[in-house]
Amino acid sequence: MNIGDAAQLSGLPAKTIRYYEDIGLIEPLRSANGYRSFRESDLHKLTFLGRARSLGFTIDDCRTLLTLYRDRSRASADVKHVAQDHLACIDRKIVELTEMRRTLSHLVEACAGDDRPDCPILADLAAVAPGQSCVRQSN
Amino acid sequence: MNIGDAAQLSGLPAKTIRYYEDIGLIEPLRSANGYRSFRESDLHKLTFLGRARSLGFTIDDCRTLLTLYRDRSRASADVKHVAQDHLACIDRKIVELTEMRRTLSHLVEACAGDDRPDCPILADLAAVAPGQSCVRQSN
DNA sequence: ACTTGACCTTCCTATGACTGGAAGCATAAG
DNA sequence: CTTATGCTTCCAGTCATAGGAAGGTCAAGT
Repeated sequence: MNIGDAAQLSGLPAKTIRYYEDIGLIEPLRSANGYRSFRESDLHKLTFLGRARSLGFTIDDCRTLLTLYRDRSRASADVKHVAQDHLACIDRKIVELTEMRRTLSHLVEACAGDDRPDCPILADLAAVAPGQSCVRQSN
Repeated sequence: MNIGDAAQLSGLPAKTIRYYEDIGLIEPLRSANGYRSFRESDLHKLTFLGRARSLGFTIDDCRTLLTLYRDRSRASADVKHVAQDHLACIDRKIVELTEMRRTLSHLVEACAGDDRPDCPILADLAAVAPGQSCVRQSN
């Protein structure tokens, strides 16, 4: 199976598949003409990687997860640990984004959005002491 | 005022301030010895940038916002538009992360996390058809 | 005058996870 | 024989910095 088919079936761009080979995540064989030749096991790994990446795991996490996947004597605790760390990371990002969202939506609501120059958004950006918000809300 | 003081007062690393000059966000003067010399207006811009960045605006957004800030004849609608676009971007990210979080937390909960190799997390990563989740939940 | 240490300068490299594109070989169809 | 598609490698770019090397400047202390 050539890279085009592997891309089609795994849902990953060919570029990405080559990159994954570059960094040692997969090791497809080579045909006589130099083309990469993907086995079922390679395809399997690629879909595994695609799924893991879509859940936000880093490439490094993926490497670990692939290794655990191949290791029949793994402890599920090791897998769980990786997933829990990632989950905590996601939670931190959500908190950060939610905080941004809260502040920004207040500012957007307060802005008239007309032809006049007065703008509470710019006022906030400009007037704030480092690290301090001047947006005062009743809640 | 040298870059160290500007960094202290703006809360930005000196490295970042030099970078901002590189990409044309600020234009501090130079002293006879070649050191950057920051005016009040430069410092003002730096805190503006720090605040905008902390709200997640891209550097490109910051450039636009700085221009609008300087422009006394701006329309607040233009500022609001930039902020609303960014808000929509944040919302998309939150949705994406929340979806990841949901799936991942189900998997983590389902994993025993003990010495045995059986692991629903790996099972999900391995068994899924591209783009499809096999985690079935009652909700 | 000399040294130490803190501060400043520029320049180059690295990050993460790709993406785009150029130059060139392989293969299949018409 | 040409054309078109697919494959190869290699190099550069993305975003917003961070790290570090090599060297100039300045104020204080001996």
